[in-house]
Amino acid sequence: MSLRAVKGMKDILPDEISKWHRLETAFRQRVERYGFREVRFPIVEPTALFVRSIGETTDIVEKEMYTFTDRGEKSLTLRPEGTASAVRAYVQHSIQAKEPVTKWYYLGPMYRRERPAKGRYRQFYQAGIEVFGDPGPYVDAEVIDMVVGFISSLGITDVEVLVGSIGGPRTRERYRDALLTYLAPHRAELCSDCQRRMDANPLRVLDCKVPRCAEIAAEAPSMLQYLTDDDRAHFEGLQEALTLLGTPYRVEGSLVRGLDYYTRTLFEVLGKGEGLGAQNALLGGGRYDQMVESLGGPDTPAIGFAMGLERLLMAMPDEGAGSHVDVFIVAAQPEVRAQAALLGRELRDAGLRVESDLRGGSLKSQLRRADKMNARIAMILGESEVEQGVVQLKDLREQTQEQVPRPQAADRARALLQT
RNA sequence: GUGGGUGUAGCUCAGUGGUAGAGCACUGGAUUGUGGCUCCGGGAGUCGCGGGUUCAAAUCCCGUCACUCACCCCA
Repeated sequence: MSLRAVKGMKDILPDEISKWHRLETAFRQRVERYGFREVRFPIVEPTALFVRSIGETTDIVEKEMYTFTDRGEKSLTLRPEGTASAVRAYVQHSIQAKEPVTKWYYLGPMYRRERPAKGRYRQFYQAGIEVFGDPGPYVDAEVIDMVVGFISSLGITDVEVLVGSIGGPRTRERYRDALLTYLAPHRAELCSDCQRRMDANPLRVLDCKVPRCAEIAAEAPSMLQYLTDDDRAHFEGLQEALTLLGTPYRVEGSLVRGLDYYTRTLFEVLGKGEGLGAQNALLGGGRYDQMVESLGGPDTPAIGFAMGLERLLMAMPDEGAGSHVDVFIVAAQPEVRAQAALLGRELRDAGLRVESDLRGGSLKSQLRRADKMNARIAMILGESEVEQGVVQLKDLREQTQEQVPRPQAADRARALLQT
């Protein structure tokens, strides 16, 4: 097979799709209860949108974007995440002039050219929300509480919720200086990546897994000690609200996200169950109070998160395979196949999900097919049934069979399906 | 970008120098127009690809491609 789906991208076949539907509808229902409304953005955006919002020195922008030139003119990029598009749309349509607080949700594929692994794909699906116009911290807590409740409603119970704060620009500047002052004497002991990080984005040193770097990072001053009074009040307000809501969480002082646009609140939910592989971050999010303005809009606070749907799917318990067929129609003789098609249309018009095998075949093979499809009911139609205007209605689960006048077949089937 | 693992039937895999296999799936049958269980039968594979060694290669050697897992980073 020489033509395959490209590396890191995969087909989702009908057998898997019901789990996706279950996840997606659960998400929609949950966030709509909180007043969120769906938005859809283009999959392709101007490259500059991501460079300016996500940050020039991030891994995403430096090496993971699918960027191409549109017929020799504009540089376009397949979206690597959703927040940048949301902000662009918010600004472009002057939403701030229409309502003081905006709550949006979205769902769709994202693209990053990384090396694939379990739970990490080049085309992957995210569901996310954004709130514009509310500075928090109570909305921050509500959003975190909402998503934690959502995840648990999926049957995913073994999770850890991390929250942190990186403060606003002033906090970050102060902390950056303090961190560099602390790291400078250790520079030579750090791994080469971290030495590079010191210049590009010192906060990332805190996240390094190289043992010696981790030791040094553990002794580093905590971001939380450098929060300005306002930033500290915000973070404390968040924690009070979370405690009141009963949302379990752990404060993680060194939470660092791979996107530069965050301010103040940061959070992350880690899955701890089996089957997730090494990619156990189910969702990540935070506040980005500067981004709307920096993309040309008015000064507008905002917060959001995005969840990886494949990872949620991996962490979700499996449910028994349902059936996609209510009634399977069996033609007892080849001569009645047209009649079988007609009966099928009658039942479908009545709202039933109906399958049949119009190729014919033996009665036995057609019934076998009905069973394989996990149909609850088989309706058998032969020459004598057609003459008498009836069908044999067989309940495949209860192993019972009755003769029903054809005009009542749909109602009778529906009644059986309720049991 | 770095490292490991694996490529044999649609799927999961066994087969380490001598005729290509199993289970599941698919399909036909076990006397009249009745599924599941059981039994019998059937179709199905350039053994990833290219080269080399050998009388003989799925098996040994070299190369290559693909998939996969981990690191990095993230969702």
